Amino acid sequence: MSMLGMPRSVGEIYGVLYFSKDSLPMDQIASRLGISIGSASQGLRTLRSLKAVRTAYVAGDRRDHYFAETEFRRLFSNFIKDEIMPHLDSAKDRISRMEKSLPNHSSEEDEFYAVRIEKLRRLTKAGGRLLPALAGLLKL
Amino acid sequence: MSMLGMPRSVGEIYGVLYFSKDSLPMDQIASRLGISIGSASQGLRTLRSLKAVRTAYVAGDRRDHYFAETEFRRLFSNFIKDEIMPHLDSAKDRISRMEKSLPNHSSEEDEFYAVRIEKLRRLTKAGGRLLPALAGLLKL
DNA sequence: TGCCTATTTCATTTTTTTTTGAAACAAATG
DNA sequence: CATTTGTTTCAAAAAAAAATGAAATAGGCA
Repeated sequence: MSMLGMPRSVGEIYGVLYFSKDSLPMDQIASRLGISIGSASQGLRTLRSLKAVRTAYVAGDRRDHYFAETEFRRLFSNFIKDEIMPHLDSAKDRISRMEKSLPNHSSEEDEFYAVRIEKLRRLTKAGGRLLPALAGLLKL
Repeated sequence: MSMLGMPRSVGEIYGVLYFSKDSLPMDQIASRLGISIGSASQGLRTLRSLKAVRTAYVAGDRRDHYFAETEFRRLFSNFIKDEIMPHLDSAKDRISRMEKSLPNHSSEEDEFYAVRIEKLRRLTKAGGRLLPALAGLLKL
């Protein structure tokens, strides 16, 4: 998780749920990890937004019960779609703006910048094609 | 860069070099970015270790002159090899240890843990195959 | 509706990370 | 070989990120 820029506690929460047979209410997650319920609440929100955990209804208990999404392929493709692609999209915009701001009296210097900018464009393009396709290759 | 867990300044240094026609000595990088030379020194060490920058010899100047590695495919494959794969390798060890620590009187509960552990093993295996192959797919 | 419990929010505190700046070190030059 | 210049290291300061805990909110249930 920390490789993905998430706080350690988020990884720990996922870990507890991943290895839990039954779904767990927030207060149990918090007490198992020795963290505050505030922290657990925030961590679970993060995990929900990644669709890495979901809630189950448990009869006779009005607490939300959480369980881990364990299909890594799905987690992965969500992550790419929601966390990576938006960055790539905004990068494309920035690259276009760079290109526009280039003076167009083509000197040797301008040419240098044009090439570097083009390289960035190719990178974002390749990323945009490759990353979404990646989840499909992930045969577990 | 911050997506890769690197400090902002490291990204900025790379940025300056990426868009610099000539290679630059450390003090110029630092003054352009308004950071201390200590910070620049550390950032450049990080970038060197990623092979994202290299030094050039400039006649009559004993300062090191830095320039950016601009072949993203190479950067990418270095990053996977040096930063990701070691994590995957240590993950494999941890998974093996988990498996060993499972009580082997196969109850229904043990079975659950065994399946979850196996899923992790598959994930690391797939990652180990897929990630290094990825750089090859990156046709820019 | 009003109460009770679960959850979220958010200002504050704590912890971690990054930057700084000065001292140590290195290395070329006269 | 002493001096000057460039670089690294590292303790301390600053900044950023995360966790806490209490107050606010929500939402079910009688």
